[in-house]
Amino acid sequence: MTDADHTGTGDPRRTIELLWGVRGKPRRGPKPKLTVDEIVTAAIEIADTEGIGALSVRRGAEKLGVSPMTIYTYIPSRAELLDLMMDRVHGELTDPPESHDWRVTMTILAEDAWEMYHRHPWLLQLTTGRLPLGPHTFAKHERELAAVDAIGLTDLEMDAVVAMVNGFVQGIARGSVESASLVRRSGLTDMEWWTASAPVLAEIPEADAGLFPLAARIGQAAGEAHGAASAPLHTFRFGLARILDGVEQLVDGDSDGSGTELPS
Amino acid sequence: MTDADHTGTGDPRRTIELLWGVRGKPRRGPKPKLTVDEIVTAAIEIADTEGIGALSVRRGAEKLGVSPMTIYTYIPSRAELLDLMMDRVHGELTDPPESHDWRVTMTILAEDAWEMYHRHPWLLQLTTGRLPLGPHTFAKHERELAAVDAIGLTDLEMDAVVAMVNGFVQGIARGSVESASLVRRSGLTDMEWWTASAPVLAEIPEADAGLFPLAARIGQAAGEAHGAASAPLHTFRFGLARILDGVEQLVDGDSDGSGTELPS
DNA sequence: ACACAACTCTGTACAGCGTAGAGAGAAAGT
DNA sequence: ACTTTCTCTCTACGCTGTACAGAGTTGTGT
Repeated sequence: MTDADHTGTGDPRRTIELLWGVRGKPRRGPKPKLTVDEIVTAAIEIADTEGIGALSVRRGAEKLGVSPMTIYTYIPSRAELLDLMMDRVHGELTDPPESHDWRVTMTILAEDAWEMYHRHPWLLQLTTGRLPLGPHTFAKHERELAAVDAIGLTDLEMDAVVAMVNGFVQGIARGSVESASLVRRSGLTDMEWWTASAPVLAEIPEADAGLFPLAARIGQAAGEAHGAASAPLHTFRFGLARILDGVEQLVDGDSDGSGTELPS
Repeated sequence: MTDADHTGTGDPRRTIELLWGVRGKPRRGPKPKLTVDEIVTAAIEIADTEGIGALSVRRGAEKLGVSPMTIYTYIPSRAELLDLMMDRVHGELTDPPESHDWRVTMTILAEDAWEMYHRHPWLLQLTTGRLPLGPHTFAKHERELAAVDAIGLTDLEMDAVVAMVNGFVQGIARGSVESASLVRRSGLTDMEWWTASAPVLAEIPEADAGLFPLAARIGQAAGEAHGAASAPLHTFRFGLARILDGVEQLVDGDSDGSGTELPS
């Protein structure tokens, strides 16, 4: 069910109560064996070590020593569990140290997020049509806005800058994380896979060299410099620096704040 | 199987032959009813209209009037089919008009990709650990490199700039596309969903206002300005302009080419 | 003390998935 | 005509999320 891997569906009230740990239930029947927190913890462990694909309701229940359907006593559906997992790991993020330089603060926040995405590779594989309205997801957003508060941007610009940086970090991190997890799954590094594929490609007349001269040249240069077909960490740091340069220009008023005019 | 939604696994030779349309097979038995191209076309149609989650081997076979296992005569596994679909839709992209201004060219390329991602929302839900080595995927990369060729960047900088822009476009587009498809699936717009959630959130003491003052203020401002909780197209265009500003600075030598120094 | 309501937990069942394996039938090579 | 090679199909396995019904446990109201 690649399609419904995540929520936005489901009763908002129930989801929010779960996210904020509000019970609000009269307590009559037998003592529960588990807590929602235990379930979320177990689920995160499975997803971290075996991949999100291995995280089934049955697998989680097995790990907790209960029958599969027991899980549904605590959580309405798998989608809500993914929401809870997501908000939980965002709790690993902390406030950055005070700094008068907003570039430093933003860089730290971006690096922290980068690392979180790599600790929990499944995060960026979830379908995040709507972010879960949990405390830690909120806190992340608040911190990011605080980093660009009062540096000379309008409210709308603050919003756009934060969204832009997040989009960038997530975009690059997703590639990085998926490439790494593919290496783990397939047992082939990027380089090995490429050297297995290149000769096959060379046999195909249509794919002959000369058709993609730049890709060939730059691919070779990058491969030699980084020892790999791609160097996501380098792209991340390089790109973030360029982006912050662009934002700085906006702050300093050296930019007209618009974009490139497209001929129509 | 969220985990193996895409390839990199599988015999490289076979995959590449499929991508480039090379048969290389002696032809003895009965005439095939189908072609690989027909299968890919049908699969794309299903994914476009019903979502990638609805694209099962059984569903594709049904649409083509054959039994499910017939598909496997043409294609080794579902993962390879996804590769073929991916390369195929990249064929919708074309060379940008000649321009002496690399910013214009890059903007056009980015907008084209943005639109492709929205025409085929499933594209960014695939796990792209390794891009398929097909003709159209290659062509896209070559075009992007050509846009930044000979403007004063080193080979490594060209590589990083292209990767950075792609990461950004994909990151923002993914959010945009998933939000849109969630609206379709849940029948609730972002606004409706938010106005359903906000009162619930307000009932929770821990989530009380004042805890996230900036998120509240900026969220309100953005909501009023865009008529929605998020405005991905605006973020995309705004962000791209900032990024190109940053790249321009690098080209002009106004940047030292490094990033922000983190205190250690 | 007892009945009842509310709750947790579990077993069974259903419709769906990707695809392995065996076998029927068709076309081409000899 | 015989054999080889290929296409296509059927059946089956183990997996998925979860609906539903029922058994057992606890707290409340009388």
